[in-house]
Amino acid sequence: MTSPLEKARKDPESMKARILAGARRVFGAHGFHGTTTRMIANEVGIDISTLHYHWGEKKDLYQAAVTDIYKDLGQQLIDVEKVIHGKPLAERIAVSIDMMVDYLFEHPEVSNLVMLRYFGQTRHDPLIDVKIPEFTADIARSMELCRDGKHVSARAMMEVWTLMNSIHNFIAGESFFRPMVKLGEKQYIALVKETLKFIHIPAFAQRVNANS
Amino acid sequence: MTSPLEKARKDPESMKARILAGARRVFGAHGFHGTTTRMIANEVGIDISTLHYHWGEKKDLYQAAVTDIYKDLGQQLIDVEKVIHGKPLAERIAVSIDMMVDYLFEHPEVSNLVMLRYFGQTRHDPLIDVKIPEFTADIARSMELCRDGKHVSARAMMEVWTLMNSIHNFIAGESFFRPMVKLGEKQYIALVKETLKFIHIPAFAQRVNANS
DNA sequence: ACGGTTTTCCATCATTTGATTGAATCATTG
DNA sequence: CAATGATTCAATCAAATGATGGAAAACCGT
Repeated sequence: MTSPLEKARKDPESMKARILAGARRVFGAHGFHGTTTRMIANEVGIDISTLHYHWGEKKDLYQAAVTDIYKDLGQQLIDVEKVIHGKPLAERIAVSIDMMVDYLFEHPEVSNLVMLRYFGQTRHDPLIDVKIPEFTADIARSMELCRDGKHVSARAMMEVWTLMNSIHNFIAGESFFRPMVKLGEKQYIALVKETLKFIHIPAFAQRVNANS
Repeated sequence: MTSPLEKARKDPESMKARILAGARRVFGAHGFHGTTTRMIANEVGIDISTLHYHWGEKKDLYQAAVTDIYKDLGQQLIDVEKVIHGKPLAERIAVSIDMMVDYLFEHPEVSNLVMLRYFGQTRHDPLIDVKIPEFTADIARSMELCRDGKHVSARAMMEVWTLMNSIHNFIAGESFFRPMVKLGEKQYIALVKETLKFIHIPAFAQRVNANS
């Protein structure tokens, strides 16, 4: 019982999987409207008709790319949760930032696509984005922002988004911000981590201090 | 000695100014590639040839819209600086957040266009964006992140961007985030301000405390 | 009211783009 | 090998899009 998308992910050498990977990169770099099916076909090194043969219309391929990205992101969040489980809050945040920044820098199309999805009004099927509130709730629980495990308050979601978006901002905006600080890639990554920890750890630490 | 853009701003009833205002809205909502000249003409209620008569090609109109947005944003930053000047740091940040959130909510195309400019790779003429490092440096000085007034460190710029982008994220992403927290517009604005203050004030307060 | 200038719009063009068709190629199975 | 089905591509189509030419309309000083 494997969906088409599942199958494409299983064999990364299959044409369908190669197209999906190319679509992730190109859609991530240029957004839905800035991307042509020819750009993706060219990236993969095939004809556009082959692309349409496997994925149907452009919109469907885009949605598959978004779904695929969300799947990867969800897995990464699980991996992070495993590592930080049980540690004190400040360390959890620090490790989460380190791991997420490293991961997203290696897969910049993830941050690009997520940001363009938030800010570009290109949401054909709102059902795709149900993953986002799930992720948000998981992170909120992991950061102990919920009294009970069930209800996640609006305030808790906003705090999670502030943190997550801060990370995405510096990854997706690297080509904009890095030239302005005139740093190499390694140094930029280090500075991103440092700055994000400086900003976000004290915020949540104040709440722990208040409780103790 | 008034540039064409100056003149258009002076008389907001002139056709050229009306087109520019429409272009700001539509480019802000859909980005450069998601916007057609026909969409803008339709928004203004004119023919596309009238649009081209006043502004030349699409790219030129887009650049004019970006320049115009940056100008408004710069003026708003000046207005904020006037109000917060001389106040203690925590209050400066709180008031800045209040004022900027209110302003950007009334002009959402500003945040939209800025975000899409950061994350969409649609930067034909990099010269337009020289305003951004200027704004960043001004804010850094205003937040006393620089030893001398001259040199602004990479770290200081990153801290400023973290704060500014957090604000832009919630404005430009309102159509995405607000339905998820199921709040009305007023309540959403209030929660945005509250959350941003909670996150950002302690970060900079720690440095003040360390110095004293 | 007149002549010239500016502004506006209708019709149209050339190019790009999403998508399809049908022929050729490749793979698989009996 | 032969035959059947799956895959790929060249050629092409229709619609959308950026842009222009030229006629009509509005404007303006005299």
